[in-house]
Amino acid sequence: MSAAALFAPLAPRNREDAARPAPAELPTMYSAGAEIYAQGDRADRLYRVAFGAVRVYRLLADGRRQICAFYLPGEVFGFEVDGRHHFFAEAACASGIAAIRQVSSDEASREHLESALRSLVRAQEHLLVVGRQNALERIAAFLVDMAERQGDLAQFDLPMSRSDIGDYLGLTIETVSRVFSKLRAQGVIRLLGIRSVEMAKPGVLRALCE
Amino acid sequence: MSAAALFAPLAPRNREDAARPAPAELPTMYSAGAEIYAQGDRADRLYRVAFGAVRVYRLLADGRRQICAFYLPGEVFGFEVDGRHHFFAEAACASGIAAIRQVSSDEASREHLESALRSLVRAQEHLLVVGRQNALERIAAFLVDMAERQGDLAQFDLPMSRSDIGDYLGLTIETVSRVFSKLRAQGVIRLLGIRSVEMAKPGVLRALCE
DNA sequence: CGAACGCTTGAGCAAATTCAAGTGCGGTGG
DNA sequence: CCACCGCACTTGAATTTGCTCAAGCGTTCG
Repeated sequence: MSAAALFAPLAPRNREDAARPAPAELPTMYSAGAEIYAQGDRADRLYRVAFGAVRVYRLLADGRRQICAFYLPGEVFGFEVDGRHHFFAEAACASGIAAIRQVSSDEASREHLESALRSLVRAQEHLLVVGRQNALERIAAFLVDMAERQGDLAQFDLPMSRSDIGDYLGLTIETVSRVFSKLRAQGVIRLLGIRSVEMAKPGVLRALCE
Repeated sequence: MSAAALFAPLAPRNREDAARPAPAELPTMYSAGAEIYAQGDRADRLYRVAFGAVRVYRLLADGRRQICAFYLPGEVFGFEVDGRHHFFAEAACASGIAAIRQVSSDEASREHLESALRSLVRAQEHLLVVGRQNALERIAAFLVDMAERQGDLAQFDLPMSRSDIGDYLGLTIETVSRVFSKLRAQGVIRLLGIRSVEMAKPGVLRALCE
């Protein structure tokens, strides 16, 4: 986050600026909320998160939003069908993102297939969380997932707002906040900062996900 | 469904029987509820639905179930990561399913990548329905999707039980039933049979999905 | 210092679930 | 052929979970 702050003034204001410099694997800086691509955009490349976090989402006509996935450092996103993006992608916080030219080498395309399939499994697993778990279980699953994807340490960051978490889990920000408070009151988690969490009782959290 | 009834006595009782005959593209018969593969199974092939319908799902420890996807005739499923299935697949009704040997020809693998990406888009779109729409909107979205995938005719089949629909949409069977009744009472749909629907006012249904 | 924003907390409310009957249909057996 | 049984579905009433609306808090930034 401090690195992000350093780079922030250089961040592109919008997608046009960002689309320009794509020399293979050099990360481009995006400030929090900056658009990476929009639904309907032509798609000709994949992206890899260098640092920060990306939210991929979809909207209903009245503004309701569902975040389908977060992508964290090292992860690849931006798959499309029929050459068009079907979702929006934005930086969830100040982030560095490298464009990957679509190469047709066997090795690279197999790697991309792997990434796409991993996203598919993740999305379908997430469907179970959103479709069948209650608020407490959803938050627990989210925290466990975030921890595992950041090296499975007891302490880790939440590189997104409560509103993003709500829209990812199909909850309101109020419910997210209440569940965080409840878990903190029970000593299951500690909030070191508003976006920094320590899992005090990982066993309890994991049990909640079943 | 009548064809299904004819074949039903030949259907395999379980996965072992079904796994046997896989000469390229000849469909194997599965009776309603028959398992195609289980979570954790080794995966070495894809499947294409010839007729009927397949449900792909996941379970929580206490038995709660989330159906991640239905696959209808012509559609391909069975993608895996790390050579293992991460979900269960069963016939939702009497069905014919052809195994596809994993071929490494460029053309075939690109086709499979396409199928996998289409599943990914579908799963992420479904996340929006389950995470952010109410019961009425979910059923409407489901009906519109089913109609479109069966040729977009006014009249079409629901090749699965209310319980399957509920577990797909993250609702109870009671809520599914109530919403069907409400739509019928409002003249938006007609129920020709318990599993046969006619969209009387497609515009209303589509508007509900936004 | 004040405004804005993101987050938290509380109270009342609404939507969907749970629990409980009841209905209808297909299949089986008398 | 008809009665009965089982199962899937429907309907109703009470309950609960999470949402809406509203106010308050704390930090950041101008």
